[in-house]
Amino acid sequence: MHVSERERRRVGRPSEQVLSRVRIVETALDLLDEHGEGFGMRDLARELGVRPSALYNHVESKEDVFRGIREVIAGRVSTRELDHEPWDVALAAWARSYRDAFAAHPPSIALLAVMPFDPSSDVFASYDRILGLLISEGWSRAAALNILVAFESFILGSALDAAAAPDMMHARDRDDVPTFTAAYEDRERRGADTGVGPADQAFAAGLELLLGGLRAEQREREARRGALGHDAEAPRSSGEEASVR
Amino acid sequence: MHVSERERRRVGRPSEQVLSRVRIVETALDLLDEHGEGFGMRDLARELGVRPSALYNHVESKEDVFRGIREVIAGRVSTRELDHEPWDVALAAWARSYRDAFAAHPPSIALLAVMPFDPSSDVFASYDRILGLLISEGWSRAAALNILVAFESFILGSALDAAAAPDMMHARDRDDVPTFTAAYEDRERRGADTGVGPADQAFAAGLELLLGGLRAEQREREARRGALGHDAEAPRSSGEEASVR
DNA sequence: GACCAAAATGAACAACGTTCTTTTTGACGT
DNA sequence: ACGTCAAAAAGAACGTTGTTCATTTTGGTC
Repeated sequence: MHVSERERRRVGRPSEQVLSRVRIVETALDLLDEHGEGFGMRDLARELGVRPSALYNHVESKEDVFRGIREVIAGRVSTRELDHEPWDVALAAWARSYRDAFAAHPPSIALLAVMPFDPSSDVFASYDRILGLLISEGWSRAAALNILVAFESFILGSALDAAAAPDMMHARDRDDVPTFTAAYEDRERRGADTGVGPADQAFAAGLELLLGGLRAEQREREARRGALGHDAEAPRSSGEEASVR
Repeated sequence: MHVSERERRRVGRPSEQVLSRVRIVETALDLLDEHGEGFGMRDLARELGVRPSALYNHVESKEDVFRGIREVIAGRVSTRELDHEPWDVALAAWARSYRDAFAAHPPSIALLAVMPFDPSSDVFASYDRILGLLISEGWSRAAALNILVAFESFILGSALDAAAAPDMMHARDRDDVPTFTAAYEDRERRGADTGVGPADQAFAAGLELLLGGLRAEQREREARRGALGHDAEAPRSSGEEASVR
């Protein structure tokens, strides 16, 4: 992977271009995956066989590199299923792909998650299709958007969880939380049996709950419509009816 | 708030102690809230009327300060409701309090969310009670733990969302995502009417979905038990039955 | 009262992101 | 073919950051 031109490059513009924005971003992502702890601009430059200052001819700042990385990762989210499968299956597949794409790069997630999207990003296309899916299933536009954001929050939170240390929740040698300790051991046993890690189990469970909640809302909506005798306009739910509060 | 002893302190141990771990942590949290962008050790020292190196007599590192902060914030999560209210109301109240506590300190969340818990933390006590709640409602121990983690992922993800720039999802001047744009405007209108911000709407919607999913699972479990004719042991759900995949 | 740890100052270090200057190259217009 | 200009690299340096180390003073203890 190393750029192994051993002789140092002379000063001045090289005969053939060494750097490019995509090359920088991809190298940064590689670096992020290999050494867990975040990368530095000097490391990045060394890996590219270049001096740090050269990077700034192609990239505005380190944050800009992160933006590039986020775009690359977001591009790896699979959206094929969104058009073909039934709505709940499609939504689940998208969510899983989304989480996996981010969870594959643990150290970055925390930074990536809080960065605003570039308006030209592809993610908006996916958003658009997911909203269309939900709306065609009876949700209002605003409700659909809230559902989308809720899914995304869960997905990013789950990616964070997957990135965190596996024994983050280990209550070592505490005897005052017996239920927790027993549950922890049960889950570990289950993980050992099925080969499914704790973070994956929790994500699957949460995803199932969200989808179950959506199906319940839909059932209730249809029941209400049936009671009224005919198809009503203006579908409502998810934040509009009285909540638990 | 400023420590306004104007004369500089002489070198050497002072007659009465100036610093303490809690004072450092609390000041750091104040600094974090006031000026949004993360704090520096020099700022922290200045605010405390002290030289930076003095901090290290009470604190191991900056990360240690963050650990302290996280503990303080976690301590502000309300757990009163967990014993008295019905299970779903209790869970919802806990979730809301949890999210609000973290969302109140935007710049920190990203860092706090990925840090492992101190095993002596109070949060384990809350976990224990929540698991007890779910188990008494029929879920298995492992399933309950997965549900708990899923809730936490959603909560932290929502806190991140609340911390992010409010117009993070604004698709400026794009005409290729009409559904998204319309939904965005609908939601903004609703926000203007009800005074509920977008992040709050999404959180409420997601929480409702999760709870709806739990209730649906419980109904299904009871239906199954009814069909079998009598009370069965070994409750199952959330990751055990066939999933959507 | 000697001794030692605790708690402050003050000075310094290494690493980081970044900027500015300099040098060389390629592309374009006349 | 030549001159001009921007692009792309090196190289040097700056300011800031977290942290450490030596020094000085104080409080408690046998």
